[in-house]
Amino acid sequence: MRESLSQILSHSHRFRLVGCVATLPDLLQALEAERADVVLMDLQLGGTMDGIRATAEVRARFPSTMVLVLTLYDQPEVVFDALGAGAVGYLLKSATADVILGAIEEVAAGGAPMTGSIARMVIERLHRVGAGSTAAHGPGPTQPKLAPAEPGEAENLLSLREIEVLGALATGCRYKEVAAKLGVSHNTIRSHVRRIYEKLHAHGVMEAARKARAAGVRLPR
Amino acid sequence: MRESLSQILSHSHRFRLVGCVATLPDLLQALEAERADVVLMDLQLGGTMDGIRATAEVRARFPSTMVLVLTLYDQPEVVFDALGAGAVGYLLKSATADVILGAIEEVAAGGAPMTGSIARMVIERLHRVGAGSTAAHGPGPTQPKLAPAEPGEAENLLSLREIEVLGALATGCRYKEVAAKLGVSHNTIRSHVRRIYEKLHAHGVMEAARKARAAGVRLPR
DNA sequence: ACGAGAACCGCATCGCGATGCTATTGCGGT
DNA sequence: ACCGCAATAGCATCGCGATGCGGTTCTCGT
Repeated sequence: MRESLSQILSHSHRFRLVGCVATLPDLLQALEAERADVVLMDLQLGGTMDGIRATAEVRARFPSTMVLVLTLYDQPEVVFDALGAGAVGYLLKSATADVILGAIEEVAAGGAPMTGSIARMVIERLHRVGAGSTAAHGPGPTQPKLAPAEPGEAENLLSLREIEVLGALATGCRYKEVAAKLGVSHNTIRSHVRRIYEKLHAHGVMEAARKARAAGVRLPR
Repeated sequence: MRESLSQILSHSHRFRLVGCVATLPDLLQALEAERADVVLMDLQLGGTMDGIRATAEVRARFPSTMVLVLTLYDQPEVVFDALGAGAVGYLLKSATADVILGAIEEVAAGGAPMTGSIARMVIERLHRVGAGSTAAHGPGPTQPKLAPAEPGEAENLLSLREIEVLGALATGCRYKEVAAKLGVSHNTIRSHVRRIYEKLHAHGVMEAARKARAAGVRLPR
């Protein structure tokens, strides 16, 4: 599958094939060497279903690289785990080459290609948790924990300084207070925060703290 | 717009046009007379933006009828209001007739057609709210029981509603989102928040959440 | 030597959160 | 009947947080 796809891609004038790898380390290494706009990800990596962790890893390390999942499974848990890990699209392997190529372009253009049934799942999920009816009183198992993610790599996501900053903010400090506490300018804090948000794809302290903790970063309570 | 679309639809052999109306009452009446599989909805109804209410109404009265929104607006607020009201698809009026016809079929086939950028919004929303799988392992705590009647005193600090509000904020929601989730005005959320801060002597979400938890209030993570 | 990234600094814009003031409706306790 | 409080709602102001745009030093690995 991977081989035939890379054949097609390398012969297409619309795309440039950066690499074609089989394991997470290889993938990270390839991206390190040359950034890609889009990664086609199979959830079946090295025998185990670790494409989800790989997705999270890629998104965390290379925020500007989009992950498009292309796999066999269409069970809701798998789908939402993958999307939760940061995938922006989800296709099934039954898709034709045409569809896949179109989807890659759609991702690059800021879209989020999915199978019809997957899109429906997503919408229905939104109905339940998102903007309409959930309410915090729901019995929903709010944090099912996705990937334990060993601490060794967790600290690679955020730099030491960034963890310090986020830790301070997580205890309710304001930018000025953090600045005073760390003995730097409040503009520096802004920069750190900006970077933290980029890395975690967050848009606020609460969200950043939640995602950081979910990624295994230890923050003060 | 409505007229030209109904022209196209009535001449297409792929669909049967059930009706073409301009107001909510007319719509409900038409559906009462004959059920439709799909309703094309403009959010601009009768001058005001009440297509959202109409969507909710249709979904509530005729669960098997799917609503496909076709409108001008692509502001996130509007989009999520519509999707939250039960729409299963969202297209912009800039779409070609071809796209619209395809989308109708997609809806009928169990899909959820949207613009690329809207799909991306939805996915990102999923990321924000914490998107992991529902994790149905285990029996599932169906009712976490919020009110043990006579607890010590911790829960007496904050009212139920206040706990809901703070809980939502603690997961990273914004005022408007909390308002939508609880079905009230964002001004009401402001009032609740103000009160929460007064009671806890806090001056921000993080601080309030920390103090509330320290006081024994259970908040979602 | 060079590129990449971490840590540092600045400025400008814009939206939203924080805070103050007021008001209506219901419920429960005195 | 009265008072208090929870819940709803509106409005005005102000500051800070979020974001986009620059920049400078280090250090590290190739």
